[in-house]
Amino acid sequence: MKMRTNRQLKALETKNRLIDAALRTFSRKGFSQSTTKDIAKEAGVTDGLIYHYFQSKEDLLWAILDKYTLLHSLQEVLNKMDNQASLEHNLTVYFHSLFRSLHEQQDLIVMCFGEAQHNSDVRKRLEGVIRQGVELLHAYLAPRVRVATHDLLIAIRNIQTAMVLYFLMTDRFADNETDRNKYIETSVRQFLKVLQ
Amino acid sequence: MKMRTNRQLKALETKNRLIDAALRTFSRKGFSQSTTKDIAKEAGVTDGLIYHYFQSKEDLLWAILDKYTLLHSLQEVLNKMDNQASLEHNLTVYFHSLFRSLHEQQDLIVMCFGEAQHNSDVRKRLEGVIRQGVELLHAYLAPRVRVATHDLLIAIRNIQTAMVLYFLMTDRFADNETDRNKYIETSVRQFLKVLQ
Amino acid sequence: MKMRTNRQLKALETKNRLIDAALRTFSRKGFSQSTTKDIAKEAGVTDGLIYHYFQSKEDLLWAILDKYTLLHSLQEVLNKMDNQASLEHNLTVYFHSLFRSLHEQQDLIVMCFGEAQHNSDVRKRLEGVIRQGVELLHAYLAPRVRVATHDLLIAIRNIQTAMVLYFLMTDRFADNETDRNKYIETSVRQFLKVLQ
Amino acid sequence: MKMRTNRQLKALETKNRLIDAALRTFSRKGFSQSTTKDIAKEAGVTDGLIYHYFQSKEDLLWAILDKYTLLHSLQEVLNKMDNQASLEHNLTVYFHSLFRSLHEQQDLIVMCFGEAQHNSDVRKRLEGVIRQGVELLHAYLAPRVRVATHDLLIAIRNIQTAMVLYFLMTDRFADNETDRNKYIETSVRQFLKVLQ
DNA sequence: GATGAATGAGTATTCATTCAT
DNA sequence: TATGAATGAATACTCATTCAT
Repeated sequence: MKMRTNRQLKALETKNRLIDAALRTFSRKGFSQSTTKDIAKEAGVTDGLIYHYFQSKEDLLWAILDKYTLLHSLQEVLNKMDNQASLEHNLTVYFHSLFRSLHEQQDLIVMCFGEAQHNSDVRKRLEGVIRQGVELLHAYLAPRVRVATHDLLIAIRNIQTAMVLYFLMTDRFADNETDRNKYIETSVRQFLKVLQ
Repeated sequence: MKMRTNRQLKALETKNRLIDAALRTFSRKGFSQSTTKDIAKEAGVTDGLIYHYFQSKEDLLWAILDKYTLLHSLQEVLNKMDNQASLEHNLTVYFHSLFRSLHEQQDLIVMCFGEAQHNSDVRKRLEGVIRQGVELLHAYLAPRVRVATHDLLIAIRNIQTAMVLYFLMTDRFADNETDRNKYIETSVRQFLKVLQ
Repeated sequence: MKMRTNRQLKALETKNRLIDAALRTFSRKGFSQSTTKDIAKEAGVTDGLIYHYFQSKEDLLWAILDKYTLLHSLQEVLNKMDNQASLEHNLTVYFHSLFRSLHEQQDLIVMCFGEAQHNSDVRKRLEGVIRQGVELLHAYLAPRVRVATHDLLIAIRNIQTAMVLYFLMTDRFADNETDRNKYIETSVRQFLKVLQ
Repeated sequence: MKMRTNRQLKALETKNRLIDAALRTFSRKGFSQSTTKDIAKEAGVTDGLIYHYFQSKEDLLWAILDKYTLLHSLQEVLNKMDNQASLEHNLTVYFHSLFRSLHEQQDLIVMCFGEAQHNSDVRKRLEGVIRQGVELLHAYLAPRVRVATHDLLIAIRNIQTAMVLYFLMTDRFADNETDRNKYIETSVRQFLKVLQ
């Protein structure tokens, strides 16, 4: 019984190692330029094993998307917000954790943006995440500002997508955090103007 | 002499047909999933001819980027702006033409965003276009609003990248223009608040 | 353990079959006119398998050269020479085994001579074999004849290269062994005159 | 009429330029690795023109073999031999001009040896040349030495093929002429022993 | 569960050859 | 005579996938 469980655990670990290896590889090279050999090597297993755990290379893609979710940590950040603090302070904290989150899941983000352009399944998934991200912040802001729902949604969507693109094109290649701090500070200030 | 020119013209036309076919194919399937056979078929020529005009498949990518430029039409729109009209009106006109421009060059945009994630050459190119787009609108707005340069640049960057992402993820799949009109109207209104 | 070894043995056998098939094909058609498809077919495997065992078609060429060596059997013949017998007899025996050796490794010889003309790596290899062949016979003859080293080396080189060329151009297409016997007998007689 | 002739002359010149370019290219890369594009470029004409003068790439090979012959100059050398001089001197002169001849027609020789291994037409041609070369020297030597015909033929064949191979493998890559001079001197001395 | 040998369809690229101009 | 655009079959090599062990 114990051995059985042990074995199952080891199997699960191998499966996870494969998913993570696939994510890293897809992120680096893009889905179709990543070979199953690449992934197996990255995971430290032999070629054929992928097909013991997954039906196909594409199946690995779905497994990645099922395993990871971008928004958990952000929800937690919002839950722990200090209601005594100013909105400006809290939004700054929130966007900083958004950037942290993006950094931690850089591979996933990069892969999703790359694939979304010509893979409608990935795109729908990405759309869902964006919508949920908007709803998350909306749920927090709605009771705290006097802005019409429709306007608020668009404002949130715009600031967040702009930030994601800033991350993708600039921030992730930058060494220093000064630029990011300035960027967030300015963006928050401007966002507050919109919320007035 | 005339015959010579005629033949050369026809050759140039074929070359252009190949570039356009490649753009459409890359946009639809992504660069690495597009086969040279696909491209040749799309252009209505045989496989080998690609290599009469281009050194490699990647060479076709550069030829596309060399041929097309996103920002010409936007510059013209800004040049023709009515200085008597309100800023709100002019910005609305400008962003509408941005969307029109994105639609016209949809294939190019989609391809660039898809490739930029794991092709640093394409990414640098895309960065350049984004920067130039920001400078374009900045040159127009700087003398008309009282906002510190750094702030203005970030505001412009944010609104424009948000719009491009809205185009990529939503607008280009939508049938009706109502959503877009509303989106632009709201975004412009919020952008004006930032500029105050 | 045994099963593992069995499988590995089978794999090694396949690899060797590929090397031999490549040798036969290169010899028949020349390196660059031999297709990987030809080789795979000759080996009785599918196209792709070549690249499981070898990095490239050229890699197969090196594998051939690594596997085969022309001179082993000749060394053995020299070792077993009867010191009681006359030099003429022993040389005749030696040259006969040279021809036998050339016949046995006909494919390799033909391929090497064909490729050496425009592949400097192969040429260097062939030069090495020729030099070693000269040294082999020199080591045997030096203590047995009174000829200056330099002269002896040239005499050996000349007789042996002449024989190889006779093999390549004439002998390998001939049916009867009479011509060869006469050729060897005459050549040995003339070689002995040189050694006096 | 004159213009016609002029044009014909120019055409002949172009054809010859193509043959020479093909010889150089075949010699450098081997027949099948030489492309018609290579040859056209080397000749300074456009791709298609080859097929105005020749039926195929192989046709160019035959044109080369038809145009060039190795033995003319050697015949002349033999004709001009000084009958007062010693045999050793005359043979030395002869073999020196053999090497000069080989050098002058290096491209042709290299190409023929490379192709002969897997192209029986070329091989037959090469055999013919070797046989004629043997007969040439035999005609000169027969009345001057007392050796049985069969023996003399083999002696001549051996020394000459050995020299050709020495040229192919060593001499043509050497800078200094000292080695060659020594080689010829020694070989002649040994050859004279055979002729005794 | 894990290995890696084997498959075979697919892919970028090459190249001899043709032909309209 | 000369050009070079166009063809299309061929080729080295890749890679997702299967499967016997």
